[in-house]
Amino acid sequence: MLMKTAPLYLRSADDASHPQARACASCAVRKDALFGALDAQGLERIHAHIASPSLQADERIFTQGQTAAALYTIRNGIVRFERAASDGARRILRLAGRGDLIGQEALLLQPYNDDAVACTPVELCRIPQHLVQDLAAGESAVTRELMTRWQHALQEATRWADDLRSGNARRRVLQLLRVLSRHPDEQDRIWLPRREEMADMLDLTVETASRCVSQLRREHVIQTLPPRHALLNAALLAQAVQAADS
Amino acid sequence: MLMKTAPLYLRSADDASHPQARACASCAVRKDALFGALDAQGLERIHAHIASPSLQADERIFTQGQTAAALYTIRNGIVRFERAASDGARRILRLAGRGDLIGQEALLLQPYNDDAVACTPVELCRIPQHLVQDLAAGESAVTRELMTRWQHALQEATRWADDLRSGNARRRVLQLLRVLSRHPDEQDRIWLPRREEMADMLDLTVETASRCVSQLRREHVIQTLPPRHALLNAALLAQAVQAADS
DNA sequence: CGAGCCGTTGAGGGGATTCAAGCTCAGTGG
DNA sequence: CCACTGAGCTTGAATCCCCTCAACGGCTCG
Repeated sequence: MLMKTAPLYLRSADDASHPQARACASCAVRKDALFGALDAQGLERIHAHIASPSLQADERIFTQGQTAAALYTIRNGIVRFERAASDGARRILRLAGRGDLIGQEALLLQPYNDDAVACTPVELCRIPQHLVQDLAAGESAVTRELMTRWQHALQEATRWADDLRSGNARRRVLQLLRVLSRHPDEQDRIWLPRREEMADMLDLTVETASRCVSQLRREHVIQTLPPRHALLNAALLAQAVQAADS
Repeated sequence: MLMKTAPLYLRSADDASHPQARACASCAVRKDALFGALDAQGLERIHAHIASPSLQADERIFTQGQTAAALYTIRNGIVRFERAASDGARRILRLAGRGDLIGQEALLLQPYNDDAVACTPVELCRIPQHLVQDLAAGESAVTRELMTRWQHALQEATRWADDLRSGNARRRVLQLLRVLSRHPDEQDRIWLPRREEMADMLDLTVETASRCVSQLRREHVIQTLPPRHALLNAALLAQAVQAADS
């Protein structure tokens, strides 16, 4: 692509027409960040809309469930994603650091999935959602579908850590049954993993998994139908899940 | 958009010019799947390259580290993502079911991150990587960067479940230190979370987290520098991590 | 200097693991 | 037809790791 002027990042900072252009051009993480691939013309179009907020430790960037208006690149510092369990306990689901993009769900017009909170003093680059949509205006429907699926995979992976790797054995088995109940077969039976598979999903031993399933069978929450199938009592399951993490 | 012929999915199955076109047009999950948004012309371009493999339970779809040549939509059945720990233990990281897209890393020319194995009999739609790249040919560099970051977030979330939510308390704390060591400050110190934060990351109690940190301090793996900072002995840390999960 | 937060350490109890044995069930071959 | 086998599931008993409850010390800050 031919450019009439030198790329913005090659100009000296003080030629730039807009104050934020200087900030963007001299940004230490620009080459690693979302807009690293953008040329000078692209950068010119966006810098007026970008802000560079700084936060102190324990300040919140966004909140779970909030309508997502912007995504952020982390220029410096560490951010944690957390979520409040129904019993009030907090679960920290992952960290993000310099160069990472957070709040991508904004692009899909979804609410934020978790709280994002600064662990250390943090410097951000705030990118309004509409800006990326404009830049990606030429994108095909397939591209958008792809992003939606990527986000879905991310949510599932997060849910796995949150639901199946937290709490005691009984709670984990119950949560697994809840996940499996979303994939019923034609006769409304669920696929019930081998005890060894359950163990590897929940980070338990085979014996503990077996003991939990047996207990739930005695409570009529589940009825096992060998081989590797089962019927769930949805009401009792919901009740047991509720009781287990409150 | 004007179309010269009726949309493919409205024609009766036997007018379709290519056998796979019938399969695609009548696919039960088409409206939920990646190419659901595609019009008749798009579908015409791709169906010749799509295959619909069926697998039995415990057959493998792809393998961790393999060069990713294709991505897959799950038309039926349940698929597990798993990974072998260095001690030979298996960790199941998440499940995917009907309508889910798996192996997206293929689009970014990355190797597959985990093994994907059929849990039940599975029907897939195999989409060669080059096909999506062609369809998304008009995509901007920013779009590609976005996908890369989405994949990065997915990997981090998966790693979190794998490393920080598995094994005993000592192993989890060591893995956390390993993660934190990737975000050093200017003086090569790491940010060391409060014990309460560590507990919420690792699903432990404050006391257990404190005991582990104290123990590692006695072993000279870590030197705490209040407030909330520390120096790591990289060699001892690597050795301790190695010992903890072998 | 007392209050409160944070980290540490101890003692006791409980839940998960470990080790072991017995069970069901499908497949095999006498 | 039925003993034999092996894989998977279940249950018991002992052990161990982590949790719970508690007390205490260092530190900051009003």
